[in-house]
Amino acid sequence: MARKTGSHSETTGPLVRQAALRLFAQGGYAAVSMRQIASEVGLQAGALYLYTPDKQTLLFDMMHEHLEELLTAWDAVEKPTTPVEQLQTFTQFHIRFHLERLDAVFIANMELRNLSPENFAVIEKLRKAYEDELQSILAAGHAGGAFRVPDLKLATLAIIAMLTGVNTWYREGGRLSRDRVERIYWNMVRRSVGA
Amino acid sequence: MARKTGSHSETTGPLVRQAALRLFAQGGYAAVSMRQIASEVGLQAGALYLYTPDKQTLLFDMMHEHLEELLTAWDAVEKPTTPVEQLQTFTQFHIRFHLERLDAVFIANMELRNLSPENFAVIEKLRKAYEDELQSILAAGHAGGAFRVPDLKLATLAIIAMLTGVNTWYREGGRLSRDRVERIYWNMVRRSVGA
DNA sequence: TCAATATCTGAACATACGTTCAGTTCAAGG
DNA sequence: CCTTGAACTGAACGTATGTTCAGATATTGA
Repeated sequence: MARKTGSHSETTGPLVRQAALRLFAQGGYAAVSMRQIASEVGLQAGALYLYTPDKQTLLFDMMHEHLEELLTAWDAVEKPTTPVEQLQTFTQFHIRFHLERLDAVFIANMELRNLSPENFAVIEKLRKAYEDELQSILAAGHAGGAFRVPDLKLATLAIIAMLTGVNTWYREGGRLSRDRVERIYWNMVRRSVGA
Repeated sequence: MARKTGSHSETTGPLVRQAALRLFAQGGYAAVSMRQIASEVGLQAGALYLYTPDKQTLLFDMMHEHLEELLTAWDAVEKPTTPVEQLQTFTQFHIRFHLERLDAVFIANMELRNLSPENFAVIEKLRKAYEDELQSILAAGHAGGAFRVPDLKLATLAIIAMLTGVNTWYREGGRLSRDRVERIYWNMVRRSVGA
């Protein structure tokens, strides 16, 4: 196996992280043992510690990388000018990005309480940063009269909850295409803010 | 301590179940030990087995009771005649019921994967039954032209995800009153289905 | 008051956990 | 070919787990 492939600050090897991701998503952080992870990669448990300092770092690194990717990806998206269009862009981006990462999203939502307090603080900050992206779109639309949003924070969280909810039921090859799901959700989101 | 207080079919003692509920919600099923639960009730671990056959049953019983209560409570609600009013009733009911049971809801959403397959099947059925309640309201409204809902199943899940999302941020004594939260959410739900 | 029954303890069982580490294997460079 | 260093094993460490159970304690009814 090859180790630390460079530029990140993560202390975790990518192959190990990938295996742990699948297993954590399936069984939960607390329920998955280092021996299970090792056997998934074809190693003995001891060898894992060449790739991660401990189990907790494994969890933190995958959440951290996920959220960094999320923010970077959103940053790279070309933004339209009007709030309504921006909200549509955000909606489609959110659904698409999250559906491509079922395991990582599941873990990021479910395993927060298994982070050490310091690690939790880091992750929470990144989550907040993403929420703020949506919130500022809603704020702009509210100020310009395009949206009717009685409470910004609440609307932000409500929309994100609704959108992330797709992950609990959508499966590739199911009844609805991803495009169609995106369109329907966009309509619901748009109407929910009165646009 | 008093044991089995009667009419339910649960095999779990209520005091033990209540303590386990708090602890499971806080730390997760897999991360909480029988000894922790026992110490919370002021017993030794062995004594717990007078109140539950095993840890798994503890988890199942609390989920099962929660969902039974949910369905019973919704059953007892007086329903208005029009779909729009019904949707409003459902929205308020859902928020109110769920906010009064933060721990139970958290567990019901997070610990599904820790149920044995047979137990999971039972719980899943009850969840589905509740979703169907909302879905039939949407169906009626769609048929009568009060709602515009391109996909019934999707809209049902989207609305429930949005509503249950309240539990992740609302806390008693926070910035918004529960009444205000209910009103804002109702407006978003109403608009999201085009009513 | 005494026996019967319900409740609970404390220790033990087998098994699993995260982590460490001395020592083996293996690939590459000189 | 031999040396060096990284990659990995396998066993061990201390601790924790869910569950069982013989025996002690408390409560109750006659």
